Amino acid sequence: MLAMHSAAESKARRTNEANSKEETEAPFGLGVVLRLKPNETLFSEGDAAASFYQIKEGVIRSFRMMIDGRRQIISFSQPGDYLGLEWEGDRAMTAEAIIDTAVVSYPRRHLEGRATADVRVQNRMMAVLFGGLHNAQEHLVMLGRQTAMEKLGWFLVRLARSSRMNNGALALPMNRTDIADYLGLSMETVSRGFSLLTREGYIALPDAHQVCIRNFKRLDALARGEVPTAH
Amino acid sequence: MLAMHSAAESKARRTNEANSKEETEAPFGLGVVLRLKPNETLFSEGDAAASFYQIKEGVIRSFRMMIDGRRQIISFSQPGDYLGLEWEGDRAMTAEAIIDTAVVSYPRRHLEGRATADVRVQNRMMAVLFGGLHNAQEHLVMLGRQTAMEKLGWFLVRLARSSRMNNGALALPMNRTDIADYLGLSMETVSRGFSLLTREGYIALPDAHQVCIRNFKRLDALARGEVPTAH
DNA sequence: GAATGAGCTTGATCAAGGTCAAGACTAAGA
DNA sequence: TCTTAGTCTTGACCTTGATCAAGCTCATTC
Repeated sequence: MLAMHSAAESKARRTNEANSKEETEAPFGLGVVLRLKPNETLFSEGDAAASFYQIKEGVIRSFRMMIDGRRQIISFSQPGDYLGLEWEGDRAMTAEAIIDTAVVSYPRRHLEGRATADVRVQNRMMAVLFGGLHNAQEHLVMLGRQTAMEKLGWFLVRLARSSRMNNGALALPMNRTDIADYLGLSMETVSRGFSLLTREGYIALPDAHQVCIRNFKRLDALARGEVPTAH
Repeated sequence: MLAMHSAAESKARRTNEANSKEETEAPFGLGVVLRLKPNETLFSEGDAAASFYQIKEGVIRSFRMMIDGRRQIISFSQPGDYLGLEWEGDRAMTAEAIIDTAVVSYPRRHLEGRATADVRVQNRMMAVLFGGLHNAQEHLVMLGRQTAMEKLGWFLVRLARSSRMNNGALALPMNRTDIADYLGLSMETVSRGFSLLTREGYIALPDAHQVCIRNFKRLDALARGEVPTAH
């Protein structure tokens, strides 16, 4: 639910990793580690929300589905991100692992009691919530007002900002359908878009699950809607 | 920024209005009332965020703009809703009055100090933030995966749930362009859609700024994507 | 190493919704 | 009452991206 994707948030996350005992384990107490295989479900829409999670390793997709199967992915959560925070009531979405994933699970009430008492927990919680909101707002602009090519640029720029590079290449763990459902496009349009970006020299695709960004500046301009002739 | 639109949130808002001294004035201290004329700006993208607001009367549109003028409206805020809450840094969007509007303005630091101390303020704040997130998530699904007619249904259902009826009719204070920029459509598509909904008996439009919902159930089914032949 | 199948790419076609343009309606003011 | 300007509606046409349909690639299994 509350993935951190913006530049500011991913900075916070890195800080957090640096002194992991201080920040990651302390504020919400001790949690239980869960391991998930690809496509395994962490929780489903409608479940009672008894826990929340922090990703240790891997990637999770969180989404909502319409009765006829149309799916909107709300976030891809990466190591350090929190998800599954609910105020009251049931889960509003489903969360599934994309690759082998490890999460730390905390009981929800574990947080409620501490949040009241500890200012640091409170601030941490606020930062996560505000980060989630900020994120969602950027997502809204993208979905509502960007063209297919701009959406792809936006996606890749975010990915670049939120993940570490692996000798010049970014991992693309999610498949084309996941990307499509995140960006409000069809799978085919995503595929065609990647091909075009490759042809135009924005990126290179060593294989389907790896991207090299060849011209970040131009890609960023595309993402911001500053490239009028983006086919 | 943090409009309440869901059924749950608008219930909270009504409760709040019922005992206004207890809930509205107490939790964030005393604020200053600001009055805005139609199209007047409350704050702009990039401004330093020194205050946050609660709507007393009227309607505010909050939006983000792209460099070339494309606009995405993030929320329409109604009486009781909070907006302009930022964690740190500058405003991420612009807020303008749609009609004559009165807001109560609170200094941001006024909240920070109290939030730490007072559990009720803290809970209130959390409820607002979680409400905003929940809202944004529904907005994402709508923008990413619904057809034009479904979007209009979704909009009208929300409107019906969040506003009081005025002898059988709902006020539609925002113009067609505002609705379009909220739903990720063009003005013309909104207009055509309203005409079609009228012809098909879902709604009636006494005038351009008033709607009567003729068949709520069918409209709700449309909004949920359960009407396959929605032209 | 052939067979299978899942995911990805590409092409051809189609339709939803955008764009451009002309009118209609309404409210405000002269 | 007539004018003017802004908003809304409607029509005609066009573009973007979806859909349908083959192939292709690569990994897995026999």
